[in-house]
Amino acid sequence: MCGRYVNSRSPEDLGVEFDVDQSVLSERLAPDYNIAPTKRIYAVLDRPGDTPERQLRVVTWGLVPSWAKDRSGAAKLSNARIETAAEKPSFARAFKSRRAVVPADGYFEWRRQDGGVKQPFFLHRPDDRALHLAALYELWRDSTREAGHPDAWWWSATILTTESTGELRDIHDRTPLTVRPGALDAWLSTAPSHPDELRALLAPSTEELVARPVSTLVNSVRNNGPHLLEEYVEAAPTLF
DNA sequence: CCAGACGTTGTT
DNA sequence: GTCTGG
DNA sequence: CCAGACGTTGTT
DNA sequence: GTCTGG
Repeated sequence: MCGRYVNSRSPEDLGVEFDVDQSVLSERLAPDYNIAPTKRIYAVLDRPGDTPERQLRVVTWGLVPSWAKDRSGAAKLSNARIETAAEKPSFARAFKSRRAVVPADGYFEWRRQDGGVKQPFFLHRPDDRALHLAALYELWRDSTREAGHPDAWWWSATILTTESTGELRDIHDRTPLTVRPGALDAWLSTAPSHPDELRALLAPSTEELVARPVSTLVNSVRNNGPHLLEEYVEAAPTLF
């Protein structure tokens, strides 16, 4: 699945990479090597209109459906299964017309070893180019804010997952989906299409990734920095 | 009809 | 065990 | 995803 | 908002 990831890229670099028309940034996010659900993240999306506009935005990780009474359940909706997203009440409307891409350097998975020890891995492209994670976004009206207030609307997103493929299945059986090269416009389109056609635009990220073991320092969200990506090999047992 | 839920993951 | 916070 | 809290009272 | 259960 995808419960912790990395983005070190600047909004300027992301604007170029995704050819956005406008960056609508409530804040500038620093490079983050330990992004967890409920944190602020960058998302690329198309806003509907006469001429749809591609935007880079800051949203919160954990989708809040428009009909939610409050946003307390958001942390649970950090992932959505592609197998069911089109039908689930929480995701159906977003899947129809509010698709997005979340840029990532890579993400972390934990493999449970025999004996209960959990070994974290960093999964990334061999060439370290950005992952274009397939996502959905939603807008929730915060009724405690007056209309026109900058925070009157809460923007949130969820990352789509599917079954892992290839050797990386050994680490984890679920993996985030990425938008296939050349499929960005179709994926971000606000026009509804058949779920099967949309699914064909995506690929399991495990198809293009490699993994390296890292330190359990990443387990705590209080830790951050590029050192979390360094390969960590357990010290060889000392013989007496 | 109204009331109430609406999610994923991992683990057992 | 289960929920919340990051 | 993992880590950390999980409670009330009264006093500072 | 939309579906399920009663």
